[in-house]
Amino acid sequence: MNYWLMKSEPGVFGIDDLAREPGGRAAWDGVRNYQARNFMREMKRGDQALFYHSSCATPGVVGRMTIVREAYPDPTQFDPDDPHYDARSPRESPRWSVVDVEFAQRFTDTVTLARLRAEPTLSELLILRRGNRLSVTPLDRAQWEGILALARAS
DNA sequence: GCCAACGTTGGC
DNA sequence: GCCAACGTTGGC
Repeated sequence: MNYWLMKSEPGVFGIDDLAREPGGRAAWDGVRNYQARNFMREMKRGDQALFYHSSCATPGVVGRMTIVREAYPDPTQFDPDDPHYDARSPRESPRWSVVDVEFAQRFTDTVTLARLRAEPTLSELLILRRGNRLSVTPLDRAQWEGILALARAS
Protein backbone atom coordinates (compact mmCIF):
# COMPACT_ATOMS: atom_id res chain seq x y z
CA MET A 1 0.00 0.00 0.00
CA ASN A 2 1.16 3.50 -0.83
CA TYR A 3 0.48 6.82 0.85
CA TRP A 4 -0.09 10.18 -0.76
CA LEU A 5 -0.89 13.80 0.00
CA MET A 6 -3.21 15.67 -2.34
CA LYS A 7 -3.84 19.41 -2.26
CA SER A 8 -6.96 21.30 -3.17
CA GLU A 9 -8.27 24.77 -2.49
CA PRO A 10 -11.32 24.50 -0.23
CA GLY A 11 -12.88 27.45 -2.05
CA VAL A 12 -12.85 25.33 -5.21
CA PHE A 13 -13.20 21.78 -3.91
CA GLY A 14 -12.69 21.01 -0.23
CA ILE A 15 -13.06 17.89 1.85
CA ASP A 16 -16.66 18.76 2.71
CA ASP A 17 -17.43 18.87 -1.00
CA LEU A 18 -15.95 15.40 -1.37
CA ALA A 19 -17.97 14.12 1.58
CA ARG A 20 -21.16 15.40 -0.09
CA GLU A 21 -20.52 13.60 -3.38
CA PRO A 22 -22.54 10.43 -4.02
CA GLY A 23 -20.76 7.66 -2.13
CA GLY A 24 -18.20 10.25 -1.07
CA ARG A 25 -16.50 9.63 -4.40
CA ALA A 26 -15.10 12.02 -6.97
CA ALA A 27 -12.57 12.21 -9.76
CA TRP A 28 -9.46 14.18 -8.76
CA ASP A 29 -9.46 16.26 -11.91
CA GLY A 30 -7.73 19.37 -13.15
CA VAL A 31 -4.15 18.32 -12.36
CA ARG A 32 -1.98 19.99 -15.02
CA ASN A 33 1.51 19.30 -13.81
CA TYR A 34 3.46 16.37 -15.21
CA GLN A 35 5.13 15.33 -11.98
CA ALA A 36 1.84 15.34 -10.10
CA ARG A 37 0.20 13.47 -12.97
CA ASN A 38 2.93 10.84 -12.90
CA PHE A 39 2.37 10.26 -9.20
CA MET A 40 -1.34 9.78 -9.85
CA ARG A 41 -0.51 7.23 -12.53
CA GLU A 42 1.45 5.28 -9.91
CA MET A 43 -1.51 5.10 -7.55
CA LYS A 44 -3.13 1.76 -6.86
CA ARG A 45 -6.66 0.97 -5.78
CA GLY A 46 -6.65 0.89 -2.00
CA ASP A 47 -3.85 3.42 -1.58
CA GLN A 48 -4.43 5.96 1.17
CA ALA A 49 -4.25 9.72 0.75
CA LEU A 50 -4.37 12.80 2.94
CA PHE A 51 -6.54 15.73 1.89
CA TYR A 52 -4.70 19.05 2.22
CA HIS A 53 -6.39 22.45 2.05
CA SER A 54 -4.25 25.08 0.36
CA SER A 55 -4.66 28.80 -0.36
CA CYS A 56 -6.96 29.37 2.58
CA ALA A 57 -6.99 30.88 6.06
CA THR A 58 -5.61 27.77 7.76
CA PRO A 59 -3.69 25.61 5.32
CA GLY A 60 -3.16 22.03 6.45
CA VAL A 61 -4.26 18.41 6.41
CA VAL A 62 -7.99 18.10 7.02
CA GLY A 63 -8.73 14.42 6.52
CA ARG A 64 -8.06 11.28 4.60
CA MET A 65 -9.40 9.40 1.63
CA THR A 66 -8.87 6.21 -0.34
CA ILE A 67 -7.94 5.71 -3.98
CA VAL A 68 -10.84 3.71 -5.45
CA ARG A 69 -10.07 3.86 -9.18
CA GLU A 70 -6.67 3.93 -10.85
CA ALA A 71 -5.62 6.50 -13.44
CA TYR A 72 -7.78 7.15 -16.52
CA PRO A 73 -8.04 10.13 -18.89
CA ASP A 74 -9.18 13.39 -17.30
CA PRO A 75 -12.41 14.32 -19.13
CA THR A 76 -11.95 18.02 -18.35
CA GLN A 77 -8.98 18.25 -20.73
CA PHE A 78 -11.37 17.80 -23.68
CA ASP A 79 -14.05 20.22 -22.48
CA PRO A 80 -13.62 23.69 -24.02
CA ASP A 81 -15.85 25.16 -21.33
CA ASP A 82 -13.76 23.78 -18.50
CA PRO A 83 -11.06 26.00 -16.98
CA HIS A 84 -8.65 23.08 -17.30
CA TYR A 85 -9.32 22.53 -21.00
CA ASP A 86 -6.16 21.62 -22.90
CA ALA A 87 -6.56 22.13 -26.65
CA ARG A 88 -3.24 20.45 -27.29
CA SER A 89 -4.03 17.17 -25.59
CA PRO A 90 -4.46 14.49 -28.28
CA ARG A 91 -7.64 12.40 -28.03
CA GLU A 92 -5.76 9.26 -28.99
CA SER A 93 -3.15 9.73 -26.27
CA PRO A 94 -4.61 11.98 -23.57
CA ARG A 95 -2.08 14.06 -21.75
CA TRP A 96 -3.80 14.29 -18.35
CA SER A 97 -5.12 11.69 -15.96
CA VAL A 98 -7.39 11.48 -12.95
CA VAL A 99 -7.92 8.94 -10.20
CA ASP A 100 -11.14 8.47 -8.27
CA VAL A 101 -10.95 9.10 -4.54
CA GLU A 102 -13.38 8.21 -1.77
CA PHE A 103 -13.90 10.18 1.42
CA ALA A 104 -12.72 8.31 4.52
CA GLN A 105 -12.52 10.74 7.42
CA ARG A 106 -12.57 14.41 8.26
CA PHE A 107 -10.28 15.27 11.15
CA THR A 108 -11.87 17.12 14.06
CA ASP A 109 -9.11 19.72 13.82
CA THR A 110 -6.89 20.66 10.92
CA VAL A 111 -3.29 19.50 11.22
CA THR A 112 -1.97 22.90 10.26
CA LEU A 113 0.99 23.65 8.07
CA ALA A 114 2.58 25.36 11.07
CA ARG A 115 2.12 22.17 13.13
CA LEU A 116 3.68 20.07 10.37
CA ARG A 117 6.66 22.41 10.20
CA ALA A 118 7.08 22.21 13.98
CA GLU A 119 7.38 18.41 13.91
CA PRO A 120 11.02 17.35 13.60
CA THR A 121 10.15 13.85 12.38
CA LEU A 122 8.28 15.34 9.42
CA SER A 123 11.11 17.55 8.21
CA GLU A 124 11.47 15.51 5.02
CA LEU A 125 7.86 16.02 3.96
CA LEU A 126 7.90 17.11 0.33
CA ILE A 127 5.24 19.79 0.78
CA LEU A 128 7.43 21.49 3.39
CA ARG A 129 10.27 21.91 0.94
CA ARG A 130 10.92 25.47 0.00
CA GLY A 131 9.05 26.50 -3.10
CA ASN A 132 7.33 23.17 -3.49
CA ARG A 133 4.16 23.48 -5.51
CA LEU A 134 3.34 19.88 -6.32
CA SER A 135 -0.33 19.17 -5.75
CA VAL A 136 0.23 15.42 -5.44
CA THR A 137 3.15 14.02 -3.45
CA PRO A 138 4.07 10.61 -2.02
CA LEU A 139 4.42 9.96 1.71
CA ASP A 140 6.28 7.17 3.40
CA ARG A 141 4.55 5.08 6.03
CA ALA A 142 6.24 6.89 8.93
CA GLN A 143 5.07 10.26 7.61
CA TRP A 144 1.56 8.93 7.13
CA GLU A 145 1.47 7.53 10.67
CA GLY A 146 3.04 10.68 12.05
CA ILE A 147 0.43 12.96 10.58
CA LEU A 148 -2.41 10.68 11.70
CA ALA A 149 -0.95 10.76 15.21
CA LEU A 150 -1.02 14.56 15.14
CA ALA A 151 -4.65 14.44 13.99
CA ARG A 152 -5.56 12.15 16.91
CA ALA A 153 -3.65 14.28 19.40
CA SER A 154 -5.47 17.50 18.56
C1' DG B 1 -2.14 42.20 -2.51
C1' DC B 2 2.67 40.86 -2.38
C1' DC B 3 6.28 38.06 -3.59
C1' DA B 4 9.32 33.92 -3.96
C1' DA B 5 9.72 29.81 -6.40
C1' DC B 6 8.93 27.12 -10.01
C1' DG B 7 7.16 25.21 -14.68
C1' DT B 8 6.18 26.26 -19.37
C1' DT B 9 6.55 28.70 -23.59
C1' DG B 10 8.62 30.39 -27.54
C1' DG B 11 12.21 33.11 -30.02
C1' DC B 12 16.65 32.46 -31.49
C1' DG C 1 19.46 23.58 -26.65
C1' DC C 2 19.52 28.04 -24.26
C1' DC C 3 17.23 31.37 -21.69
C1' DA C 4 14.18 35.39 -20.95
C1' DA C 5 9.46 36.23 -20.31
C1' DC C 6 5.43 34.90 -18.57
C1' DG C 7 1.91 32.45 -15.81
C1' DT C 8 0.77 29.86 -11.70
C1' DT C 9 1.07 28.32 -7.00
C1' DG C 10 0.53 29.19 -2.41
C1' DG C 11 1.99 31.15 2.08
C1' DC C 12 1.78 35.29 4.40
